[in-house]
Amino acid sequence: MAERARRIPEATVARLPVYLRCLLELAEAKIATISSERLAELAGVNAAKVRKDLSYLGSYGTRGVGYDVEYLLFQMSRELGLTQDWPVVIVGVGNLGQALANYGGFTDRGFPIAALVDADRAKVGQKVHGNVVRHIDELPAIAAEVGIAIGIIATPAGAAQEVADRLVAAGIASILNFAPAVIAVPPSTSLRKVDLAVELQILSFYQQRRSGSIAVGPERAAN
Amino acid sequence: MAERARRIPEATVARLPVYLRCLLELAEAKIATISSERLAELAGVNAAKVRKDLSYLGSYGTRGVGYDVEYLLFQMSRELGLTQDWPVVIVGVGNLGQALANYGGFTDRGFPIAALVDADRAKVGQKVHGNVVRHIDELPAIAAEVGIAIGIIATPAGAAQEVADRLVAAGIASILNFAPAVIAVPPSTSLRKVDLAVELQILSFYQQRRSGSIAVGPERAAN
DNA sequence: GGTTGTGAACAAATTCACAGCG
DNA sequence: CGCTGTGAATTTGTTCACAACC
Repeated sequence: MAERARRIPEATVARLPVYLRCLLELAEAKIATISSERLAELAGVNAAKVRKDLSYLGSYGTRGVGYDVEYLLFQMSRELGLTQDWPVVIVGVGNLGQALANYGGFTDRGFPIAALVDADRAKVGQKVHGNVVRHIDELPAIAAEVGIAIGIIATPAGAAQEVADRLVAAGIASILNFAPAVIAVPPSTSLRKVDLAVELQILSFYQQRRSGSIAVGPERAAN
Repeated sequence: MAERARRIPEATVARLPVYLRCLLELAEAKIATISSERLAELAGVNAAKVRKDLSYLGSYGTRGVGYDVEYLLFQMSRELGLTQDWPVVIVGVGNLGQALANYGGFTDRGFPIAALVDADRAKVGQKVHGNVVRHIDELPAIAAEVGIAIGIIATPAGAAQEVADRLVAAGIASILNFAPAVIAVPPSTSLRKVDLAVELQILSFYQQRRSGSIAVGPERAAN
């Protein structure tokens, strides 16, 4: 069968990392084979969705049996680009930036923190989790030097757009924005955002519906 | 007309907080009126979407003019349940939990941190940003005492499901999960998640596509 | 004139249901 | 028989385009 021109839907891409984590757990538990039904349970979705999602990667299952955990792990890692490291720069060494830097989980998972930068010269030279904080003006040099793939914005909202511009200018094509601000990037740049206040306010909406007036709508839970 | 069978779509609910923030900025800048076009620009979406989204709240605009910033702010705050405080408990006082506790932005925005709890008795009694850490066994008492609305899980993955169960058991109906784990909750509980590793892996996927992987076909991914 | 509010058209995502294969 | 892979049906979300209204 010829290779297809696989365009993987965005919604599917967003779920692959979840499947990946489940598969890692299964592999660790020495489970060799998994059905879509069981994987769906672990991932908190339904089985048809799992099968559709996995089918975008290729036909890696065996009818009547399920998916080989190790093989699927390999294919999925490859698809997600996790067979190589993607060095990360964290911009903004405040509370959040430091917490992110101290959180070990990055480096282990293929996202080594290659640099920390801040605009505040008082913070430059400080050491956080083994990384010396450098000034943001050095960004282009740092990016070129270590081949930064991903920039994490952990600054106050007011600085976020300018930081994004500087990341883009430094040739960094993937940005994860923690600042509570909408930022614009060119279409060639990937942008994801994590917004605390937004999440809490969404919860607030449903909380109110629930505790508020009469008839409450059905509600979604599981991931 | 008899008021409404307004079922606000999930996708819209997720955008309302973004509009809200834009409106707050406009109000601060003493701008009295805003068109859907301009608001769309600020929110990073398109104008038709803004109008559709706002129309679920009611007909609060004026044709030929736009939306009154203050009035829309009020209506939206009400809809989002932000006219009251929703006390929050943070479970897990590690790096992330502490960073969240120290991050001032919560309390100001109507989500006061009413309690910090941890399973580690060595941490109990510690003070973080003015809050004394209490033991997680006290959760039911704390929840009842201060009327906790939202639980934030900032524990390691392994503990997340048990913590979720305990939050639910304590009557907390909204959960924000930072742990890198899928958790199940009853359908009456609202669950949102923030997953660092997932976000990075999504970026990795597109990054890899962009850096033109050698394999498969002469195909260019659009953005 | 300008801008909203909304049906209708379109697109994306989800779910169903079952043929096809091990 | 059991489970995958996938067309078809359905649901959800987005965008268009324009009548209605200020």
